Amino acid sequence: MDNAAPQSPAGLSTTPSWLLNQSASHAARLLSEGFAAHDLRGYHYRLLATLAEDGPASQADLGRRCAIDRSDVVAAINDLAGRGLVVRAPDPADRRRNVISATDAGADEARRMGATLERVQADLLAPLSATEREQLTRLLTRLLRHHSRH
Amino acid sequence: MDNAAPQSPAGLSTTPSWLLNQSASHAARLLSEGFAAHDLRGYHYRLLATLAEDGPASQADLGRRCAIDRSDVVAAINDLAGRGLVVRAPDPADRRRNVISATDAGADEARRMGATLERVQADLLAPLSATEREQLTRLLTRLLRHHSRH
DNA sequence: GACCAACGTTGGTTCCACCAACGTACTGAA
DNA sequence: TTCAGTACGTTGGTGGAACCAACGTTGGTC
Repeated sequence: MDNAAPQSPAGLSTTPSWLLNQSASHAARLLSEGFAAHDLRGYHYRLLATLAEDGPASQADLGRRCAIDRSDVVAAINDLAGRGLVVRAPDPADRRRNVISATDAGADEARRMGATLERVQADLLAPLSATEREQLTRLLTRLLRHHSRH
Repeated sequence: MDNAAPQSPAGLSTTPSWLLNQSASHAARLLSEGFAAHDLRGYHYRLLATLAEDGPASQADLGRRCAIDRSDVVAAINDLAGRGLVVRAPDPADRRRNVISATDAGADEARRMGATLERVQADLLAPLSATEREQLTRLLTRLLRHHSRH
């Protein structure tokens, strides 16, 4: 990744898992570069965006929705709370839970990061036409849906 | 990833970079589980397969072809050499270089891991028809090719 | 009231990707 | 031919992402 690939590994380059890996790796790099301007990382965005869109939720619930381990949610929410982007409050209805809510600043940051995400998205999909993008989205969605339940 | 996803994050679930990330993550998990039976990891397979298919190469060259940093190639080749799957020899034509070659045992292992890879591949792409698999491969290849030179 | 499940939290581990710096060796231009 | 620049292998880091085990607390159930 430190320079242009001269050629791909012979048989590997047609392997879907290789292509997926490389594409995702590339996307992650672009995304991480973009998010760096906000001094936040992928986990933070997933959580913040989910909170901003779907409203307050418990940490366990956030973890399930964002596909982030409970223990990692703790750390990420700590970061976000430390910046005042999010508030952690005990759930009066269930004293095991914390209710996490995005603050106004958090919602703003979510919007800004969303814009960054869109820009990166456009960058990533530049070589594909609109219908091709939709094709890709559809295929990957099918893949995920098949594997994510059972 | 530790249980079935109840629902995906609202707006995120249509984002190509999210889909790519999740799909690749899933593929990587399957692959890593498969490779664990060989007591080897992704880096090892990339290198071993490239050596077995394309013949001996220098470490820097391997790194470029497999998209692995030079410093990580060192460690992985150390592992492989320690198991007798690969041989490291000084290049008489350029004393900076090492020529890495797969041993017979290495070629065997590459074949076995290749079989594991195919199995995982089939598993991963189970929900897709043959033409859809080809579509996906084509789209991802286009994506990579566009981003990998300049 | 006992049992099991879920929650938040702590403190790990592994893999992957990447970077800086060093000494050695090659290469090309002055 | 010397010298600057580059490539190579190697060491020793960094950080993010994903994951796991265990604990005390709390809720629901039998």
